[in-house]
Amino acid sequence: MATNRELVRIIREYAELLKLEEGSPQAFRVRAYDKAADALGELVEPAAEMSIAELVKLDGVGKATAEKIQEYVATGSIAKLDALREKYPPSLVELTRIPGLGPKTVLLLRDKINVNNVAELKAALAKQQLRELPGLGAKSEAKIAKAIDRLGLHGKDRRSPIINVLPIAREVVEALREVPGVKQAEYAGSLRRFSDTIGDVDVLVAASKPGPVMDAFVNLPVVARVEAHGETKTTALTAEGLQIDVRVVAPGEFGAALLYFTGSKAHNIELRQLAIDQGWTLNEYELADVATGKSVAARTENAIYKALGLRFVEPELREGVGEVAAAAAGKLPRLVDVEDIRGDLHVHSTWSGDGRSSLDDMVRTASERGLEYIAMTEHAENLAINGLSREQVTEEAAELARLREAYPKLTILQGSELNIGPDGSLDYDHDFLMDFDWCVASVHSHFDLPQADQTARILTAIAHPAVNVIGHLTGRRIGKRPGIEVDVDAVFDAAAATGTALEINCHLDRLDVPADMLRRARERSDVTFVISTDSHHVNEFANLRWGVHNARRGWVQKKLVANTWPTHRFLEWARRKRDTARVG
DNA sequence: GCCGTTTTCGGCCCGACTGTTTTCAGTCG
Repeated sequence: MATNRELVRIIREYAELLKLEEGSPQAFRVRAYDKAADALGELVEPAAEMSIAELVKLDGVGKATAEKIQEYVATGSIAKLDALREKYPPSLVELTRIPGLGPKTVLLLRDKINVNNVAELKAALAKQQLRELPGLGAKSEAKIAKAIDRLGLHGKDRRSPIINVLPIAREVVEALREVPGVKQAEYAGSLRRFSDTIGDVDVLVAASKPGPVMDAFVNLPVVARVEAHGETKTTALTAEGLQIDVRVVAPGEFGAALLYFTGSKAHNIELRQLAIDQGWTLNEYELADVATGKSVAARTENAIYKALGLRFVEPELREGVGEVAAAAAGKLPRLVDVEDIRGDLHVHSTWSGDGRSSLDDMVRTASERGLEYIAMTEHAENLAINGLSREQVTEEAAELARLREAYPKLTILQGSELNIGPDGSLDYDHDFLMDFDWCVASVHSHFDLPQADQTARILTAIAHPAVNVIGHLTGRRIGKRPGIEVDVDAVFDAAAATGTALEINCHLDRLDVPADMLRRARERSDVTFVISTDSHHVNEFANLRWGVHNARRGWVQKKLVANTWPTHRFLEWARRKRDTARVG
């Protein structure tokens, strides 16, 4: 039975391929399928069990989508989707991820100069062939070349953005847990460490009999092609070309296997060295005494860490960057946890042009999720179409007053997500800004400025007394758009000096501030962070955990995350910067 | 493709900006 998640993935793929077919990402047919996928994503009951009549009652789902859903449920494929896949192979689709290359240009490249993948595009760039094409010039060539380089696209050994991989991995793990005889199933590898991009997915299963697991896996709908099908290990590819390895181990060896396949390689090497120091050996089956051959630990990761004299190291920390020494010294950071979070400080509603849930729904959902405080941060006036005029800000204030009465236990701040201009300037004016309870300032344009200019504009925004936090610092979209180049140490210094926080944005395709940048601040305790969902829909509050994972990967301590603080403490801190400026 | 209805088509959110070209494609939220 196809899950909703699987159907969402299929419909999204269809929409993605339609962009090429229609020649525009904005084509109404593309948007219609995207909207249908949204509707399925928000559905609680299984769409696979619904009739056509029931499906078309969903907002955004019509006859064509409903029939495609039923076709997929009945046959495991959609004829029109298969035809599109044939016409536009993944290597061609990948080209549309490069900023500056839309569907029209990609098809132009294919038809005029026979560019079908990243490798051929690179060759064409080297030969300066793009500038000969209509609508493209030397600047476009330079921009595209730089984007390819910074996105790490190489053609063959490409890695997939975590947002594409995580739903598939969860689908596989959940399905395998249902197989009779399976004791445990987890994904391991860089995905478990919560890396931004994933090479391939490693799934580990504890079961006494591997056969049924292997059979169940190759029959999963997500599996498009089986590369190798052995007794305890199977390798398969999805339709998008993502490799998934499933290994079955004995339940008594699950911990050792999970540890081994979670890595990182550098982390494992350090652990093995510690084992050797004790006269032991550590491999994917067990931690064992070399002399006697007797097993020391194998069933759980924790037992192995304990035997090695270490505290348990959370998967997000296992990068070989000092976590083993810290674990030995008992000096691992007290990382932030999902349960620690009390407020959400970056939330949109339909008042913003791109919001998809009403203000009432967003506030109600925040309350139902047990949040103690939220900041409604609609887009500001400089963002064409999406932003609120001053009059609208005043109108929303009245709505918020009404909601405060309806939800007395929830502290609701009126905020704004301001746009940081190329020179660091912000929306509205000084006095108007000072009247907000909470301001997020974010870069939404001019992603290509040199590093010095990017750093300067961020520092200018930080210096403004009304700016409480810098939103999604780099502006990156993982696998799609490189972030701005910015001197992150200078940003940390300025943030610390002014009492301005840095947001850790929870969207899976942002995860911004990136973990490697966060790690640069791990020795300092003067920088404050907030973990925000940047929700545009009620369902996106649940993205919180992704931001928390990313914060943990960046060694961010709970005590430095302002939205773990109790309401009174948080409010006091949030007011301080404005108040200081007023007095000064 | 979906929706709504004054029901069978017209509207769907779109203005600013860049690069390139002189009318348009792509990008941003």
